[in-house]
Amino acid sequence: MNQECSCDKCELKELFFHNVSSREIMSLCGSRIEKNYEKGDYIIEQGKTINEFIYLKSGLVKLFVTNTDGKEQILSFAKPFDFVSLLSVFSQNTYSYSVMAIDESTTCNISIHEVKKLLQNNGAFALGILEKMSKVSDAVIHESLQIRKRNLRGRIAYVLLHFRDDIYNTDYYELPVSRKEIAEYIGMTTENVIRALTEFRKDGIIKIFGKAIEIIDYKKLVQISEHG
Amino acid sequence: MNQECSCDKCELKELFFHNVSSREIMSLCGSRIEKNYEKGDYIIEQGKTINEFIYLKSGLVKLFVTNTDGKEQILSFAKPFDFVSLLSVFSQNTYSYSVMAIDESTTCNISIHEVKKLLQNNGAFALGILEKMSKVSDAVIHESLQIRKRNLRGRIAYVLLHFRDDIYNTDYYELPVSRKEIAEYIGMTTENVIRALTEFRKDGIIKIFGKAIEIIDYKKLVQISEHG
DNA sequence: ATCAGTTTATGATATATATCACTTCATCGT
DNA sequence: ACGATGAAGTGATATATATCATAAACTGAT
Repeated sequence: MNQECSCDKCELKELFFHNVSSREIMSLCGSRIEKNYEKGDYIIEQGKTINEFIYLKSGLVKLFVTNTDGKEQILSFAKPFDFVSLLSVFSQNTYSYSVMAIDESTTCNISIHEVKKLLQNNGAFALGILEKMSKVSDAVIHESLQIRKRNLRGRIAYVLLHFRDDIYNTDYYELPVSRKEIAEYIGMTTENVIRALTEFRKDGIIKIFGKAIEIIDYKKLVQISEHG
Repeated sequence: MNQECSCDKCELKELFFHNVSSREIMSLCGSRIEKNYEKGDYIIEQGKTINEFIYLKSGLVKLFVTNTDGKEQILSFAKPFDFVSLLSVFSQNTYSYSVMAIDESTTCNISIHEVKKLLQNNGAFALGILEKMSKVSDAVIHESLQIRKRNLRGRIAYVLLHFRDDIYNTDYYELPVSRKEIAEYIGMTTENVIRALTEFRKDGIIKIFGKAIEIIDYKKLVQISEHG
């Protein structure tokens, strides 16, 4: 799992580590570990102690909570450099949600202790982290509001566009999640997710090949997302 | 509006400013302004430029977004020292939501520029802010998930308990919001909010006197909140 | 004190979504 | 190659929630 330290070239550095000197970057190397995950692997388990500051270098993950009745609620899908650690890392001792790879993924893990030490010694870095964390949680909250204000069809359209515009940037893509997971994300039943997809297919808005989706009428999808 | 600087005694200092020296506190004083708001006053208007770091010293506020169709979605109700500024202050130039006093409120406003300067020079302070911000946005996200997994009755029970347990700490209190605002918070219609309240009253779970609520059967309310 | 507008309230009905039952299809482990 | 398990798909029906209509109570402004 351990890899030679190459933080100098890390994309994350470009994003917000530009305030950290190479000397400081090097000091992080000691505790830095890269990990690989297969689709379906847990990266973070709800309830476990937080020891590391984790971020996603490549792949795709889902953040979710498991309720007392065993049902799962998906908070968001995150792509690289959207913090996997989200916010709780700085305010809690245990994770209040789980993170699972929904595609082959690689994370970079740094001792949370090391990060906190650096934060205390480097205000610019702290501000950078604050900005990044702010963006990420703002996005989660915004997404939640967006979904909440839509009906079934609007939510499905929104999700399809989310994968299209924010993740894959192409009209043809493989859904990285099951219909059930889409249901857990938008807060509706699996059956109704399937029905909505079928409707879109029958209306010629999308084509469906198992998990693969092809968006045929993008404008129509946007319209459904915006006005039901 | 301006008041003599008394940050030394500020409750906020107790919460997370304990890492800031009195000299540094004093340096914030120059740009510090206290403002008073009546119920219904805007504290922050969606779309306006962010110039200040604002926190609530006393009172009660609602955070909400106004959709293109003019409808409002309430993100959360915040009590003192739950940041009014939430997170966007560090990641955006304009507010993506509004904040309105739903009770007489007082805020303390500090130039965002000053706060950022202090963050850069004081890592411990930065970490404190990061912890606080994390808690607040985690809470907003958590609340949203809690509401989403409940049905109408569960949501209403949850809201009544929220005011009971987190805000007023008494079984008899005045709702600081209209039925319409509760609807905007839980994502249901005003009519159904009213109906659910009426049901609870008929079932002897609560008493209603206009905006005043008395919780008669706390355990039952908890049960409805947890199991519909 | 009055009018206008909003909030609370209730009922009838329409609509959206959930639930249940069942089938087919795909996937995984042995 | 096999059965077992879960995923996708569809229909019938039940249930929850929204919508529309209407009225009384309350609130603020003149």
